[in-house]
Amino acid sequence: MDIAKLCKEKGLRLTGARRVIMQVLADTKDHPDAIELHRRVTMIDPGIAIATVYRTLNLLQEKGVLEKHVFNDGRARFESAEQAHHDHLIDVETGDVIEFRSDEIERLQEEIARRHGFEIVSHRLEIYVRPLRGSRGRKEGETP
Amino acid sequence: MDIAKLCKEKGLRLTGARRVIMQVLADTKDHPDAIELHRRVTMIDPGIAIATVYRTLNLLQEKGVLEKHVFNDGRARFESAEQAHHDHLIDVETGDVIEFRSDEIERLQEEIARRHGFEIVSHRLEIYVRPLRGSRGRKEGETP
DNA sequence: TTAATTGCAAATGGTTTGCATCCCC
DNA sequence: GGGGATGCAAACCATTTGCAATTAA
Repeated sequence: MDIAKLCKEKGLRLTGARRVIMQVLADTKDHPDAIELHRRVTMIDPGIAIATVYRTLNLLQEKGVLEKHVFNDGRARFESAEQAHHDHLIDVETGDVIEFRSDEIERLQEEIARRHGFEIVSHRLEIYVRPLRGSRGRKEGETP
Repeated sequence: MDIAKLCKEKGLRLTGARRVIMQVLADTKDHPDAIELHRRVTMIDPGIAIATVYRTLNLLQEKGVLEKHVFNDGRARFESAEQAHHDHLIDVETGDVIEFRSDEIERLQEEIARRHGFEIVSHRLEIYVRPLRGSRGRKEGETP
């Protein structure tokens, strides 16, 4: 992602704080909350306030660059809105978040909304799971 | 629901505050947050503190009587765990919450979890929707 | 220049907790 | 009587905001 270009497109000033925050976001593969992001950001520039992290996150969400999720712990987490839509599998024992996508579920949701007289604005599907006894987190495609 | 019996089963004392709070919960058809519940509870007994409402709610959740949901506004909402499982359709324009259930989606979720080497502990599916243009919230079974 | 952005600290809003008192069992 | 339950107020924690100082364009 070209940070300079993105800022220009969205009419945002490319400041030092934003450069750092957006770089951390770009390097992020997991689903950190604002406090964890601030922790990572201050490792690069200790002068950046958490208020700036929140303001940047909210700004990017409003501009459609990020998506905000609130899981059951009540804290907000952010992830890039650019990637293809997906849902989350959350391991309740470790807190790990695994992304997945099911076109069939997507289709069924559309159908349900329509049947009730609505159109979908967005949705969230979170499946809270624990490893199968006798299994060790077998991955997609592996055979039992 | 027999409140006295429920308390005895769960080893809880049947106090005045609990009687009122559980009665309000039993009479509730919508999905109020703790503050709204406290509002309703204090209409019956103005002396009940919001701390007691929170303590009772958390207690009933631990005992498996209630389920806790945190929607995108960050506030916790509670509903009886006894009723059949269902998911939520949330009208973004009015905040209305509509319950629905899709056995097919349930089945697909099981399959996805299993394929990743997990078993499901619980899940949440929330579809944020808006009324279809030209429709007025047509209900299940009605024809266009 | 000058309006947007930031840091700081104080304010918010939902939720939890310490403690003295109260009251079911 | 005694330990669980309650009310109150203070504490918590994530998030937001007012404001003066800073800075990108």
